[in-house]
Amino acid sequence: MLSQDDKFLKPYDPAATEGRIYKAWEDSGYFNPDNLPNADSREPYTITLPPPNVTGVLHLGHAYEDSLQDTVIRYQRMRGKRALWVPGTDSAAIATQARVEKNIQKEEGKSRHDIGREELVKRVTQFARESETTILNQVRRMGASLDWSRYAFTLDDARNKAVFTAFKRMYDAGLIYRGNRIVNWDPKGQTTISDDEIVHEERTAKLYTFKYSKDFPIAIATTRLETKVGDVAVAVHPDDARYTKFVGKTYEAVFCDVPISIRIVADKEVDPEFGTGALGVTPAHSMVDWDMAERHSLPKDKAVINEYAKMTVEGRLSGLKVLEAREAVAEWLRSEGLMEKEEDISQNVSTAERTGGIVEPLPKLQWFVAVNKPFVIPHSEITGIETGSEITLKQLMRASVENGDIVMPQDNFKKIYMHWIDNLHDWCISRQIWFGHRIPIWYRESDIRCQETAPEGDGWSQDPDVLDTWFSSALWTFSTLGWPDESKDLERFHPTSFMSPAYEILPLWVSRMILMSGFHLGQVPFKTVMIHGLVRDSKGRKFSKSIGNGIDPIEMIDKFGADALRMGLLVGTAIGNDVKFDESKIKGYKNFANKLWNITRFILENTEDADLTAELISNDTTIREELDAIIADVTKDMDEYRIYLAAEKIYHYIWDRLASELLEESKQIFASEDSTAIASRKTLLRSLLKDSLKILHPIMPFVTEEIWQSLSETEGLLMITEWP
RNA sequence: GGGCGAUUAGCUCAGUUGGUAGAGCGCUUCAUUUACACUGAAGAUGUCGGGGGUUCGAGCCCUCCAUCGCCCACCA
Repeated sequence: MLSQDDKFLKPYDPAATEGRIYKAWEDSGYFNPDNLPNADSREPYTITLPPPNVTGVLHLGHAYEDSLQDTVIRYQRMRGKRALWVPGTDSAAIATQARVEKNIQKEEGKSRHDIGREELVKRVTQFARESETTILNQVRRMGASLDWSRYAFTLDDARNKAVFTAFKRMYDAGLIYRGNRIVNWDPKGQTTISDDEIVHEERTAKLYTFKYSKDFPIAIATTRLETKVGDVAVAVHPDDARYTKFVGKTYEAVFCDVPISIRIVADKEVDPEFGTGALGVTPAHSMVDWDMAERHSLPKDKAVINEYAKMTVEGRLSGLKVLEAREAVAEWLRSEGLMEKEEDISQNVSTAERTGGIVEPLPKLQWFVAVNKPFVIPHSEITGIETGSEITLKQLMRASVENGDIVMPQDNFKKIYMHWIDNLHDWCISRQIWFGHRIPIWYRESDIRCQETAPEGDGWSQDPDVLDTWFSSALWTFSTLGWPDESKDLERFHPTSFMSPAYEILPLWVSRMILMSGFHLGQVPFKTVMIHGLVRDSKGRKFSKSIGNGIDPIEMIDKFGADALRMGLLVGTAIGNDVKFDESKIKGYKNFANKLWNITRFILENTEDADLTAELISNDTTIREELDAIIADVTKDMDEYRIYLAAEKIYHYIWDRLASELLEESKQIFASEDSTAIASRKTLLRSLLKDSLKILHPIMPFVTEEIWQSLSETEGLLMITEWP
């Protein structure tokens, strides 16, 4: 019966197929675009994999992201492109170090200070390497056609060189500076954290209304009484008639044992409706107050709280924790008769995402990237920005998208991006942790040098901080292609073609890649960015360890096959929206893989002896043209990254049209005596099958490749076969 | 407070530039070894959140309202 393969007598078995097929692809060398037939005449098409964090194992969100990108890169490869998909992993400094520190604390009861910098970095690196292996195997199981020969890790030698070079060039251009600024300090983790790592929690708090002293003319309202010993001014709105007569005056007082000197200033940021319409200005412990102090040339160095969230002032508050101090101040105000009102309000408290500690704004010496400082761009290929013109990083980021060099087909994300750019402040890039790229700055007394290794001579010490992990991630599209060397890869594959990150990291990562690529290369990092949504559980919750609702993609692959998982994640979800994960949907596409398997069986059984050059009769020609129309439609969807629509169309064609109608109809024809019709139908079915396999391959690569290999008339891998 | 979305079948969601409402799952009835039971056939289910507007024509465009969600933001 079946001359070629008895395997079609049994249901399709992904487990017996996928490993073997992946190996065949890998062995072929075609994941590396330089090995593709006629590589040099192909137009490059590049995707950089958003590098997963080496903090553990992959989740379904990664599986979704991998499916999306692999589908695109396979499609482009079949379209004859020099298709490169660059793999890599991210050290995720804070997250990884926190993870390992937690383990050490749990297993050995030691803190990082107990084991020391060198040992901790060693252990974190070891953890990262193990986690990396797990992750890469998971990515392989998904069928991802990544060019493993170009694999990159954010902390490997080549990337270290890129990070140093990037830092140095920006430092020399005056765009990286050290400044004493209010940062988000996490007293629990003993590190600064970026705005993006803050979680706001709604809590009720007491709003106290009081006066500094009996003869102070204005009452002010605050929730943070303990910081008031650090006040240097009271700000009121310039148009507030109640207070204009006081503006410009200075009052002395002793507040809770601490001598203070308060100037009354007028500032339009003050909301006259809130509280008493007067705001106590505490420059050292509030970002807005810091800015205000700058505007009015007020002293900014009056710190009253330290890194451990304890009071540093003399007197009754000395050494108290902030919450204790708050109560002590309230007590004092009541006893002095200065408290006018105490009321409950709801307020958002900033907490650190990683540690849960309450964020304390503190002035600290940190490294920053200046986004509003003009510089002369040495080279630019970006529309609207001339080489040698003076611009700011913010303008560069805006122009890259506004002028169309980067296409963001989703208008809503474009709006979010623009809005974010408009509100952008200087980017704090230093972190007080140990795992990561150490800041390449050396100090000796008042001397500062920016270099990778210690300068000549004694007495140099390196800045203890490491860089924000997004600093190295921001270089990713070009650091993975050999930059800062002028490599062939860089010239050929950059700007990359397509990027598809989750909307969560639009500001964190996407915008910063645009910044870095613009500054260092005068290019955009990618031409099209398609933001995707999150995979959630069936109740719409995010997957998280604390809920325990995580699903390992490998478990799904074992159960239903990688093809089914890919298809199930992609079909019917408009890119950008969240996906509610539904196991029964995945199961449905396992059945689909088997359906295709049985279609093949039927066709092989009936066309074994066929002369595949037989002329099509007119009815069959019509059927053939019908598929051509669908292919054209699918091609358009794929070109415009509407994979979810393409997938659905292919599914329906194969199941409802090819299997349910055409195969049934063919049974009648094969049972007839009409040899012309039979010959024509045999040729038709083989041709429909082959093209169906081709258009399904980017989405369901394993089963289609396996069937392709069983067809006598096909040669080579379906993976590099030309798209119909 | 600022910004961005969502609301379509019982559930989860598609619906591209405005042109007779779609899929999967579930449900009902039938078929019983057929290429495939990981199956086939047939079927039911909708005031497209609500009001108003533009249009020959609106799920889609405009406007108001309701409900839900997300992101950003230390009204102290």
